[in-house]
Formats: sequence, C-alpha cells, structure tokens
Amino acid sequence: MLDLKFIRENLEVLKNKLSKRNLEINLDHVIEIDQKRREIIQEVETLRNERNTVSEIIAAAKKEKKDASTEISRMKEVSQKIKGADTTREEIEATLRDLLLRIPNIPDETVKEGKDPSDNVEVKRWGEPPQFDFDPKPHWEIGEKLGILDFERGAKITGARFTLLKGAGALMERALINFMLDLHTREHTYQEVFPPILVNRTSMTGTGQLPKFEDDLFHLVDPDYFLIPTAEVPVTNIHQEEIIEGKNLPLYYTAYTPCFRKEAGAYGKDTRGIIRQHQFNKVELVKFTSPETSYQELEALLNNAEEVLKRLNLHYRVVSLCTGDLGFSAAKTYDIEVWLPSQKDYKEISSCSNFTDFQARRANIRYRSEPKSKPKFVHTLNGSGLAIGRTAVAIIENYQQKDGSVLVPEVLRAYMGGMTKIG
RNA sequence: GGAGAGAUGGCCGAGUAGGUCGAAGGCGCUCGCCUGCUAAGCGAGUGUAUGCCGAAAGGUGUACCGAGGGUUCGAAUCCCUCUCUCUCCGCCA
Repeated sequence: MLDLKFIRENLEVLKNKLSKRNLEINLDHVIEIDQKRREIIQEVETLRNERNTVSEIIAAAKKEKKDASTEISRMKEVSQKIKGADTTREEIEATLRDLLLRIPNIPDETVKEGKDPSDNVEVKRWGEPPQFDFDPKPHWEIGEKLGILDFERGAKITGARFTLLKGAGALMERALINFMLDLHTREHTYQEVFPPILVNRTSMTGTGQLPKFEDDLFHLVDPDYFLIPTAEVPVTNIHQEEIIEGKNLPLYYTAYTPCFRKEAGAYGKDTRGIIRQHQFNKVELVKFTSPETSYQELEALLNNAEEVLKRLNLHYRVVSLCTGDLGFSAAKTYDIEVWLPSQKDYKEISSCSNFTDFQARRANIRYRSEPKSKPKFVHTLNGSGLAIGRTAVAIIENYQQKDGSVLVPEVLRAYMGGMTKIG
C-alpha cells in the first residue's frame, strides 16, 4: 500500500512511475474519493465537537438538578446527523481503502523499464552448463524410470499437478530442505521458524496477495483461512501490528514450508513434470530492515540464495526483472534461474525482492530508530532459498548419467545416508 | 466439542447504581535537584492516530479502555455478536 499523503502530494510523478508497470491504474479516482473523505470527516468532527460540548453542559445542569430538556432534544437531532454522516464516512473510507490496496508498489529507480520478461536484464552468470555425450532427458522421464517420481498416483490421490515422491526422491526432498536450512541458519545467521501454513485474510492482505489475487489461492470456507502460497506470508506477518526496537534490526528469518498455488491462468504451461505443482516445498528467506539498508540487504539475500546453487554446483544466471514483469508488491526483484539441460534454457528457481515499506504499511510493521523516536515503517524483503522441487529437478537433469542414474551432489550425500547415486 | 474466568496506557493494576475518565495508583522510562561513586530520596514529565492554527516551541479539535454493532442527549461502565487468552472436562497426532 502506498501512503495516501504521498499520493496526494506527488500525483504526477507517481502516475509516471506506475505507468511503467504493465497495467492500468486510475489515481485520479483515488484523489477524488480522498477529497470527499476529508470533507465528510470535517463535518462529522464538527458535529461531534458540538455534542461533546453540550453534553458537558447537560451533565453540569443535571448535577445542579436544573432542567436540560431543551439541550437534550437539540442533541437528539445532532446525534441523528452524526449517525448519518458517519455512515457516509464509513462507506467512503471502505471504498478508498479497497482502491489503495489494489495499487501496486512503485518500481525502484534502478529497475529497467520494460514490457515483459524479454526485457529483463541478465546481471550475472555462474558456472557452466554440463556437457553430455548423450541426449539429456527431461526429469520426468528419469524420475519415473528410477521410481522416485510417480505422477499417476499423485493424480489419483488428489488430481493434476500433484506428484507422489518415493524412495530416494522423497529422501532427496528432505535432504535438500535440511541442507538449505542448515546453510542459512549456521552460516548466514537466519533464525529458523516454522509458521502456520494456513493463514487468515488479514495476513494475506498484509503481504499483498489479497484483495487482488484471491483466485490464485486455495481457500478454506469454514473457517475463512487460506493455504499459504509462500512462507513469505506467515513469516512477514510475524511482526504484523508491531513496533520493533531499532537496535534489533535487521531481522533475518528462514522457514521451510509447503506452498500451495492454484496456478490459475497457467493452463498448458509446464504441464509435464514437477516444475509447476499445486503443492511444493520451499525454503524461504525473509528480512526486516531499516529503509536505509534495504537495498544492500537485498544484494546480500540474493547472495545467500545463490550460495545454495554454488554448493550444489548447478549452473545459473541472475536476472533483474523489468518494470512490466515486476510483482505487485515488489519495488525490485532478482530472479535466479537455474540451467535445465532438457530445455536448454534457464528456469526460475528463486525470486528475491525488496518490498520497501509497501507490505509494512499494509501489515503495520514499524520500528523506532531511537527508543523515543517516532515509529517508522520497516522495509521487508524475501527470497526463495530455494524452491525445493525445482532444485530437485535441476539435480536430476544436470547430474543424470548415460545409464539413467543420477549422481548425488557432494554436499547432499551426508544428508542422504551417504548415498552417492540414485539408480 | 462442553463448562467457567478474563481482555484497560511500555508493564502491573484501579475504575460496573452511565456524565467533568485518555482514564487513579504503582513500576518502568526521561529530565532536574540532592548525596564523595552506585543505590536510596525529592520535584517535574511520560500513549497512539489524525485534522486545523503556528516558522518553531506549542496550542486546539476528533477518535481510540480486545473487535464490531446496539441502547442513550451522553458508554471503559448497560445490551448483543465475534475474536483471543487462561482454567477444567471430553477428544486427538
């Protein structure tokens, strides 16, 4: 959410900046509603002031046992007026809030203007694609043959885009989770948390999934809860409605959770294999920082996520998303894309973003730089560190052997009971 | 799921025959005084949000006593609904 005052005072600049995103936003309407809101507030407050003043007179009169019936009947009318005006005020404020919640974050200055993913900027590359003296197979063929990925049974148990992991496949999933959590907690000083994976409407609104993207979420009707699409939601909301002491910033959290996405609008995309599932595992990195340090913290967070791929010795590149491809809540985003031999292309495996004060304002997460100073909004950041399923895909494809087996990356062996090869 | 208790300012905790309560008192914190250091003591101050006035200091209006609604000229106080916390019982990984 953007600051209403900021919108009011920087309307033209803001229009220009938001126009770089690939969507329509009507800010004039917001200004118009805000104007109405301010007028009605004035009206209500003037009436209330009258009521409060006369109430004291009535109280004094009653105490002295004097008659106050004239004032009382006059205040009856005033109260009626207050009621009416207040209802109008509430309606206007609800409308305004809903409008504000649907305005995306402002892209950072350093984000390139562009329409779609083709305009994203590659900022770095690490390692080399592996060379094969045979035709590398896609992970679903390898996985099925090895008996570690079972698509038919996943679909039978639940439906499309659900997969059953078996044996070494399940083991590798667990090993990857542990490996990543250990790396981030022991070497990158993140605190491990395990949050609820069902959250309420307020939390979803706080991080920006609601009200605009309800169709992408799995929703429980009774109670009115949602399955998280990413650990970003519960972890960022840890400090919802809190004032953090400045000396405690920055805060680093890491969490493993399953994630659930409807993938509405992705029909026909990545239908084979486990690239795009309704349920997948992810280790997430979340930071709460002061506004001054958030961009350098973003670079550090990106490095922390990259480190996972380096240790697994998987070739990847990093791209900086252009304004048209930037997510709703983000001011700046780096995607890490890992090399997939079967596609001869890079596939997103992590997305690291600075949300500046956008989520903090929605979720009301503030900090005090000095013990007595006025609370200000923190900056929130997060990134995948990494998506587990897609990491498994990358390992299966990049470490595949001619005989159909898959070598286990060195760092993972200790986590898999010393296993060096699957198959 | 059943029965009961509770939710007040940074914390503890008063305040229920409705009116001058943004809210006693204590703790904590800040500033000052005092004491050869520390402690104790004394004095003053100490919530948030937002509008208006002011260069600023500050002044002033409005709202907030878990949330929402109702009764009333007027609600922390009365009524209803909800949420959360605690205790006991049941069930359960």
